[in-house]
Amino acid sequence: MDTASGRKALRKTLHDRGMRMTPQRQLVLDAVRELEHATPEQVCRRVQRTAPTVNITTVYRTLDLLDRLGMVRHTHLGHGAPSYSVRAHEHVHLVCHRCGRLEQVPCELLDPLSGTLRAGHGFELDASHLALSGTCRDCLKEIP
Amino acid sequence: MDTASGRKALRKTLHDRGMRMTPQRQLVLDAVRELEHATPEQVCRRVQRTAPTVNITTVYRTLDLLDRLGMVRHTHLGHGAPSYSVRAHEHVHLVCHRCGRLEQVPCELLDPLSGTLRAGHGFELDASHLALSGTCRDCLKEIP
DNA sequence: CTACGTGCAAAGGTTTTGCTAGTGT
DNA sequence: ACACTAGCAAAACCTTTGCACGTAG
Repeated sequence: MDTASGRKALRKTLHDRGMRMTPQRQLVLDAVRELEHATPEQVCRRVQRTAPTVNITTVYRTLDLLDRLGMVRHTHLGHGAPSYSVRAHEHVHLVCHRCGRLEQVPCELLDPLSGTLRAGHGFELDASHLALSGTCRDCLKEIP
Repeated sequence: MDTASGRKALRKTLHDRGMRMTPQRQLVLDAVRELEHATPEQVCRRVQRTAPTVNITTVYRTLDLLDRLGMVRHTHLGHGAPSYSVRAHEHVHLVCHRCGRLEQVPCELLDPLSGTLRAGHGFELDASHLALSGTCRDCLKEIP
């Protein structure tokens, strides 16, 4: 989904619930789409390149709104602020706890685990909301 | 490992690095062992039952120290403060993002995934540092 | 007119930092 | 004496809240 169709979908979703399409909401959604894995702070800076007066409060409120509407989603990468992405780009996140590098792998990689948890614990896994932590390829080389 | 042997191991580890065993460090380690999955705030309250003057700053510094020494470990459960446990009690954490319930499952459940990530991405998974998110059995019943 | 959305300022919770004073070796 | 610790206060960081103004329907 590109920027234009994303805006259209947003407008419709908002309208269906008696909410309004505003420049701020368009810009926040655009920023999340363009940046991928952006913190609220980063989204705010991006939005402010176009509309310098937009307040970080509005960014927080809008990200929360878009999240509840299902148009974006946030991932907790461990320390610090959560990271926002558009729904269409869902991955499993691998965070290296040594260098901080973020990798993305397809959600399907977790299908076997997902099945095991569903069968064994009645737990329906949401692969993209939390990251997996470990040590990345490059850091492994440097550890004897 | 019980409290007494935990303290002994701590004393040795600290001594080997020219650091000192202090009442605060003993108490923080004991609290983490007793509480399991405790936030720094909870650890602090527990420690203060015995030693009311211990400052939260000391708790943060001590938890960080014990973490670097490999005696405790913290898990990010998503929102909010991290959760500390002693190393011996390692699990995979499942957090329900609907009701907040925390379940623990054996780390071995992630062995297949761990192998896949190692082979396919050179990524060495650390199963217990981040939680897995999803919907728990009870909440699934309530969603049509 | 009314409900909604925004910006601003302030507060809230959590974690870190700078500094001083105390203590064990 | 010296290095290591602890406590305190303040800062930093991230996020939420209260309120008043503006605007679309």
